[in-house]
Amino acid sequence: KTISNHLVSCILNIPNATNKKNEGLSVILRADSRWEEERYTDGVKWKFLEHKGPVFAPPYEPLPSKVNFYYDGKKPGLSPEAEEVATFFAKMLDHEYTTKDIFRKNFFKDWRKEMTSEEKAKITDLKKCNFSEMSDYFKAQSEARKAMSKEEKLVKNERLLQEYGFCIMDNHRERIANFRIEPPGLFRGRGDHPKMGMLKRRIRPKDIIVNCSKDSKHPQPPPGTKWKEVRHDNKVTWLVSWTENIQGSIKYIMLNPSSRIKGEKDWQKYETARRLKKCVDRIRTQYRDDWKSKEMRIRQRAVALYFIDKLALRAGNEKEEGETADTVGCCSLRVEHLKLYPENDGQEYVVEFDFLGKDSIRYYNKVPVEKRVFKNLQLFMENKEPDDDLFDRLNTSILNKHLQELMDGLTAKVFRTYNASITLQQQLKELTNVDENVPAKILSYNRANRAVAILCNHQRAPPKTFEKSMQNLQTKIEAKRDQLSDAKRELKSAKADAKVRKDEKSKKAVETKKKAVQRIEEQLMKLEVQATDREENKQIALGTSKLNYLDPRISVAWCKKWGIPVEKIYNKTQREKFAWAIDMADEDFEF
DNA sequence: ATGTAGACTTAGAAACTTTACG
DNA sequence: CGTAAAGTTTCTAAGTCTACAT
Repeated sequence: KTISNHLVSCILNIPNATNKKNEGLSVILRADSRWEEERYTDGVKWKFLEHKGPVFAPPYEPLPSKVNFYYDGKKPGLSPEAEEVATFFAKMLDHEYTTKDIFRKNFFKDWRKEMTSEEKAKITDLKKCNFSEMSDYFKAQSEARKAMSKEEKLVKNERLLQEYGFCIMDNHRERIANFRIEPPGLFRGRGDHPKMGMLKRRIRPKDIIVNCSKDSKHPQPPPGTKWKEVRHDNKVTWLVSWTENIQGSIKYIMLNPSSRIKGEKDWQKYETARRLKKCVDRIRTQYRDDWKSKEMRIRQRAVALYFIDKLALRAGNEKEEGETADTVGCCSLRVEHLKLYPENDGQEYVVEFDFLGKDSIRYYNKVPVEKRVFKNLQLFMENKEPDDDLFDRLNTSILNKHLQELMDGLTAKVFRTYNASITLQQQLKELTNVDENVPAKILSYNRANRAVAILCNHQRAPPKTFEKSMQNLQTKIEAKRDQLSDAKRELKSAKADAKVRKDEKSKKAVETKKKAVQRIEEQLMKLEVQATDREENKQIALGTSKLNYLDPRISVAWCKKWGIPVEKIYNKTQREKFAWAIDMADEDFEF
């Protein structure tokens, strides 16, 4: 499909005459594809927005009287407020969290705030609390829920989804991503989070800001309640917001990735990365040059950018100490996170990185770097304590300001998108084998995807049942091998038989056996591919890169080129999210 | 420059549903 | 048909980055 010039200039953020002329007007160019509709300028995100507001967490249901909480062997009974918070802990009893000191301390402190003064006086030691009866009760409840009929669940969910799960934004009925308000509970941070276990309080209508257009039917708060505010801000995309009590940050209800507003933004993101492709050589030359700068701040900036480019590190904003887990990105690296080896395993100038990144996922890597980088690092680390900043003259805002000057719209994270996508494209070229069948080609795709996931350090905890399921698969492979040799033997004897008898019937039997052998060979090969794929994937998560870093047009083009059905690469949800790419990419798309 | 609020993307875990298999 | 494994969806925390105040 041809995309109108106007649209291309909008996406690329190039102002043009048409754009200016239509400023502030909602003009639909063509109705045949939503991706070809007019975009708004000046930060206007929509002209009309109507929705039903959020779905609140169900109110607390007190425990039946037969379910008791025990303190020091006795049944003290709990006020509803204290009981509710206790149930949050009881529900997590099987989780490792509840054994952690900080979690217990934070929970107990917040729990006590909900207690009556009598309860406070009585219940003073978490160790003496016994939640097991409550815990058993919830386990039974969840069993009961599971046993509930499929239709029952479906009908209930579907009704809620139809009522609250959609909104009208301009001319489209769009799916909302998270229309349910987060229920109260105990905060589960990741890694060593200082606030783990704190009480995440219940959100009420008076905490809620509703955003919709003036001329829409406004969502109504539950009877007898009021919204905090109703506003009509069409410069933002959210429908509902509230302030969360753990970090004091704002949470939003926004649209599903399949929506126009998210899809266009996603597309734009990849177009920015493609613009970087055009000037990345220039930028690389420049930062290598800057390694020699007389100014320390410029050398630091250049080395940091080199890491971001070469290792796909995140920008690394500074964080408030004690508010979150201690994690870093590039600009916030500390001296203690690097080790320098002038020589290591026969390689020169090796840097060892060891730090916790986003979500407290460990980044560990040993990389040889250029001599100039190495010397610079030695200089940056000179006379510093382990917990001093490596780049003391740099932060993300300085870096991004510099990047903005190098290319319009360039920020640190664009490098991750660019390097991820270009790696996929290269790897697909390198790994795809013309002669291979579909499953083998898909293995190649997964391997290309995996190369990206490794680059971006997308890790997962190995599945709990990994070893066992691997073993099961091996057993299956053995069985298939036996089956194959049996089938081969049978084929052989059928052939011998046919040679002697020379009749139609025995010839037919040979053909049948041949087919059987072929079928089993194919099955065996599929299993083997599956085993390889799974083994290589043990600690690696492919989903994040697939969803957030890989230009979907590369995958769509690859599918078209090799005759692979897109459904083999993208499931239904992913196809909805990437509808724009499936629509527009043909087999010779180049990132 | 430096701090802060706000908006939006990216992230892995957990819950839930479907599929494969004996 | 029941169970286990695989696949999908949901959940919400944790990042990035911009705008605006100081």
